[in-house]
Amino acid sequence: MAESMKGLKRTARCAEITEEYIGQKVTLMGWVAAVRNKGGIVFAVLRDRSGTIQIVAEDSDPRWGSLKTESAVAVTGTVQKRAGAVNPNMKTGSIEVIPEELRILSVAQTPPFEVKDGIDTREDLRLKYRYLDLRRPELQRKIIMRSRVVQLIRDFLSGEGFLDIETPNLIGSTPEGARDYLVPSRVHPGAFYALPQSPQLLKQLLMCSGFDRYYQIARCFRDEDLRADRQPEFTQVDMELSFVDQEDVIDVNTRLLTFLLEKMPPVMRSLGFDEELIRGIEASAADLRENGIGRITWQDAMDRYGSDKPDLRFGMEIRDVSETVKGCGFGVFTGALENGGVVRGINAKGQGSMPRKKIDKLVDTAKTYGAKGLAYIAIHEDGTCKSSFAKFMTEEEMQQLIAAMDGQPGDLLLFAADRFRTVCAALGALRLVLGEEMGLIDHHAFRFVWVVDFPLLEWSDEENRFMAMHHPFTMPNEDDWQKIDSDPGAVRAVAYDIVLNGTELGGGSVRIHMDDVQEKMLEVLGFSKERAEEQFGFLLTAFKYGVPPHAGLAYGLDRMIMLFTGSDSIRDVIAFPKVKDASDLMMRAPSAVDAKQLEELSLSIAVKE
RNA sequence: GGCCCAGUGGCGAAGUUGGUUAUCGCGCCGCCCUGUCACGGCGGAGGUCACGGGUUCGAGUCCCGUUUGGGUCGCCA
Repeated sequence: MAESMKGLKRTARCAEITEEYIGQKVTLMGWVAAVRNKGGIVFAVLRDRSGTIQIVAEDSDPRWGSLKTESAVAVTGTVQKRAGAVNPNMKTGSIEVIPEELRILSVAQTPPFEVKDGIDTREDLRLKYRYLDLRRPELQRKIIMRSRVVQLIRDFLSGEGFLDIETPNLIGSTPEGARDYLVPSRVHPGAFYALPQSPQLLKQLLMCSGFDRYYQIARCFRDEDLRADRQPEFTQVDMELSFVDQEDVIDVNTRLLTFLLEKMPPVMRSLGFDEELIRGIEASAADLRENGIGRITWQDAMDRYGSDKPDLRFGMEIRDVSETVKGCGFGVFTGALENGGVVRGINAKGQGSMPRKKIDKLVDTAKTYGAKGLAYIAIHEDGTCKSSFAKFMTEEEMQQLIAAMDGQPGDLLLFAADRFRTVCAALGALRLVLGEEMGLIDHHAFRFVWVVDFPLLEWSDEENRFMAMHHPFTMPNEDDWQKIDSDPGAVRAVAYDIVLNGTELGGGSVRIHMDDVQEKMLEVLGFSKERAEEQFGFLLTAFKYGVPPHAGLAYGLDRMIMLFTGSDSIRDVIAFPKVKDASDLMMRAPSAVDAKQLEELSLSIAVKE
């Protein structure tokens, strides 16, 4: 059935053949993408990772007419100018190969779905046969692009003096933060390694060792629920620098991103990406080259966009109307204010005639983010209003509120009154929903922003204590540090995120290098001396031997590639992704293991009901 | 853990207020076709309607449960 390729050597990939090859003999190897048997003449399409080329078999091997698609074959033949019509949609559309020899290296069964672009096959089936799905050109180019981008990142960072240093994947567990994946130790019964959530502590130690500028394309593991942009294992572009401050990190990373955006378009073009997407990247590259990347403080981002990862592709900013409605007759507003909350709104321009049903859906959206409801004013074209709360307010109060929101005839004003965080979450989410529905988002635009001045701490109702917003080694803002006891929540951190189109691409911080500040920080976080010593002792000790001031940043590579390739999910840019419940549909992992393996690990299983 | 969406030949879909033999496109198989490229023509095979239970004279359709995926909230220092 399967034939040997003995004596044959591939001379080029399919789509690398150009008109310059006309008259030359080539040997191509790839997969049968299509067979069009016209009777006396057979047109076959051969595909490999470069693309496709047409083979025209006439008075040749009779097997050409009955080739099974997706079979792996080798073809030796001569390149010629097309005898028939040129196909302008094909890179090799002006040439074809007249075969002399066909070797069927491996016959394919009929695949469970058609291996071509534009299919709408359920993702679970595609994931079960991921190796076939990955043959499809649209996935091939994404995976290839990922490799190219990684290479560009390495080129840039290497040129900037960064060293690529690997850190271990079997490390100690630190319960702070995300859940760890644990690996049992055979030689230490009852003891476990953890897989790293990030190389954070190790890269800080590398700074202590003097490696100055480090980077790593690091696999990270977090045992948390999945999302379209979250996988249990994912890849970070991780970096750390010594003797630097925030400005140095932002500078080198702004240049890195500019470099990527400038270098990507020709690569993407040769891989056949959507031209509009490429133009968007080119426009963004020009913008970054000229203007750099803008900045917004965390507070500003929350106030104006209701999010610490604002999507700047459109406006519709949130406005605070707490002052305006103070003392009005609407109890929901005044009640929220009395409890220390805020009243804020967004103006959906031109949506004043939105049907009640749609408004109700917006209310439901707000509720999923913890808001108890949503108040609205629909301003009709004739200037009259329909409002859910007009009866509680005087006409004058209504007019003041509308004026505060810059409400014009035809607008829809939506208000949330609650705690600051809840109002931000609800209006931030509504803004995104409305921006999408109203067609305000340019899907080919790339809008970067640095979000700076994050809070150092975040109150956790669940833990009933302050938690580190970034991590416990984040440098507090010097100007705020004296408030660490009186008003810990008001202390800002020297932490920053890079945000693209409403997605957090990466984040980092300046790290604490003074042991007194670090000790105080751990104390505020509720670590006893003993527990701090137990978990981070090696780091705290290292800091006693001459730690340099250092800072760093880590990108989510998968998300970056997702956005750059115009994908909706990081599953599209990961060769073998896992599904929502963190299992692998192809390998059927995770799975039970032999009793013998468990015994070696001194483990027994007690499944909870 | 909560909420929402989906599951109908290999793939994608249609299937009306519950009513005859479950329809269409792609793919697959056979025959024909010497310039096709979303090839075309003729013919054919292929279905536990995700699974289990219930309501009913009768269920792809209604109800309950389960399951497999997707989205999302919580979670993700």
